[in-house]
Amino acid sequence: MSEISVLLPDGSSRALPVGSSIADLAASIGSRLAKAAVAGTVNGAEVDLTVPLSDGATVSIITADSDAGRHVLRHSTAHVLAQAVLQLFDGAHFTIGPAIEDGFYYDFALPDNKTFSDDDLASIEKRMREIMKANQPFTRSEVSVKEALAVFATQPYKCEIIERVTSGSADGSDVGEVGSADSVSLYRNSESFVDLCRGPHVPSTSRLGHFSLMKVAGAYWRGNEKGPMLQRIYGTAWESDTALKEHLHRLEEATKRDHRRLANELDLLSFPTELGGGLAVWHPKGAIVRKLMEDYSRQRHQDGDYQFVYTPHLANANLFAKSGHLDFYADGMYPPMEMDNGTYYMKPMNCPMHCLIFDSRQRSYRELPLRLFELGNVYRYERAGTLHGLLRIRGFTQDDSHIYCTEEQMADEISSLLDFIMSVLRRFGFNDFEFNLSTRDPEKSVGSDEIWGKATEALREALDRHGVEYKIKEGDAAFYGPKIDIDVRDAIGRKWQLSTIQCDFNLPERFELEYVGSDGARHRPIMLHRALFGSIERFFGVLIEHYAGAFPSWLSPEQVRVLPVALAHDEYATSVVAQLKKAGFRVDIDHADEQLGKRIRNAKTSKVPYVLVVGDDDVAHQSVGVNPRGGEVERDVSVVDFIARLAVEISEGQLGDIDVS
RNA sequence: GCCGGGUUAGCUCAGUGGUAGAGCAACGCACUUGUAAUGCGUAGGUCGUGGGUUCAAUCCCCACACCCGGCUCCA
Repeated sequence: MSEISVLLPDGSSRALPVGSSIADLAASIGSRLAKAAVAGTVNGAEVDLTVPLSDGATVSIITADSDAGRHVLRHSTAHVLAQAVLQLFDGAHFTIGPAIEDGFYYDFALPDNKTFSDDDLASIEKRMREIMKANQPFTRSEVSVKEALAVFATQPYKCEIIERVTSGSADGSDVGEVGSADSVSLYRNSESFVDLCRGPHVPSTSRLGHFSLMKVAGAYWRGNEKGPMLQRIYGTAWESDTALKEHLHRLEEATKRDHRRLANELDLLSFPTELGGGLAVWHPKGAIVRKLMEDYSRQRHQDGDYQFVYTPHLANANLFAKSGHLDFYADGMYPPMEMDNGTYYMKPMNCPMHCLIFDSRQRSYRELPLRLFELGNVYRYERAGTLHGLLRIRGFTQDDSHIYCTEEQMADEISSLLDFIMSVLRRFGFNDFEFNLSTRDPEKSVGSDEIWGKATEALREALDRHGVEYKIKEGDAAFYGPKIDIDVRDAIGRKWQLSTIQCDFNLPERFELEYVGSDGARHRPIMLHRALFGSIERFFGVLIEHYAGAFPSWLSPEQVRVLPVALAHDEYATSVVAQLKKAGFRVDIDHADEQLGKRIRNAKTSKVPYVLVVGDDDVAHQSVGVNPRGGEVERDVSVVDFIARLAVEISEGQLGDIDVS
């Protein structure tokens, strides 16, 4: 047989000479495809382009501009990074270097715990480009464990990986490096550089080059904070210079949206050093937005048959001992205050207090589901290195509710919660949701398997009934029960975890909560913890980034700014302001003591939704010139019309019908 | 908490072993302008805090606080 036949993804088959590789296949189809090909799949398994094909194989070609192709490029670039570092830093040990979203990293241990500087990054990148120019092949081989250990005799981390794989204690990251336990696969670029790897890789280093080293950071070996600290170099790599530039541009755009920067520029809030880390003060403009968020949340909860409660910021330690939080999170709580009559803690959560409200009198099944809601201020001593603007903060406000219900009500309640959450989030411009179901971590949890099983099933049932797709996060649950987390995508496609629904059979047990059923007997309720915003602070931070600081007019601290063209128009401008204020708008005037252009610019950089310019014509016609944020200037709009239009825009933003799907 | 980098005027940032500078903002004066930066002038800083080295420290060293990029953690 001088020919083989392979099956392509479109169902067609193609004849090739015996011994042909995927590269040959690509070339036989077209020169552009051959140029774009970086790897392939044979019968579903990813392989190098150079692998000879067998008769009857199902083959597809992985091109550089696909997710799988970029993954190959990035992983191959990581190998080049490792080679450059080993060449430039005598005695460096290399560990693992996977492809990640948008790029890759590689972890190293330098002799004497040395670290990389920014200058080092520049020289490493230069060396990498030399290696790419040298057109080194990626040559795969499979060797025995013994041979592999000999190859990496001077590389302790590589030996550790090989040994772990062969002893059967490998985890996912190891398999990514090596493959299987029977033999060890290696990729060699040159006499002096070889790395453990499962592959596939590009055929040669010259196929790489659209990359940039981004930053150096510390990282623990195998993610273990008790283990050695390695030096991680992050890079990004793409299929073309255009794609690389676009990525760098996206990063710049994301930086412009940084909520910490915008919160400062727009005078929304600040983190005074004098307060201590992770604690914010809200300035008047930020407070306006916050209040509107809270008002909207309260209105929706009122409509949703929630009952509002208030609880104190402090509690006796006994309460948190009873709830179990002290056992699990004492390190994450502000330190205890010793008082004459006991030990007190700042509250890190509201649930135990809501349980006390439930327990304050006898409850009937007729009251269930009982939904207690509070914008509750909590304090958590987040570790110093973890603080991040509003997204990770030590004092914050949860839009927290605890719902007490019967086992039978649980799935319905969760299901309607999913609707409620999406409906509220849509009002803030989020339309793209992802669901995650987090299951028990046996090491960090309380309660019986039976209870956990029931709770997890209830969440799963609600998700299934809703017909939404969801991912399972194994072992990611809270200590008291499984949860559904809801992620949203923002205006530029970034993912944020916001809402959570947590199922809890344990706190009712610990607090011995009961209700009297229709049968006259006492029963234990089930408790659902849920938050929509998560924390007001965090949600506000995400909103700033989502809107890039340009809040929709219903949320804008300043909705309208009126600019008189000249001093002579000041009186008229003032009357326009008065009319707008009377209509309930948040409006300011910027008097004519600067050039109009300058004042327009100021209003634009403050991201005010509407700038109204008033001059001679407007005085004559009782009109305004409307300059909307991101739109075209419209002259000679009557004040009455403008008020009517803005009123519609704002009321639709606040109260309009909400499309829940 | 760990690794690395940082902290200079309200903001963004230069800079130096001999106690500091720009742009914007603020304030004043002139200009009175029809849609994204008018001109001139004034004022503003014990250079994060506390120690140390030095004749002399904003600069070098140490500690602490806070911030940034990651890691780890996240009820």
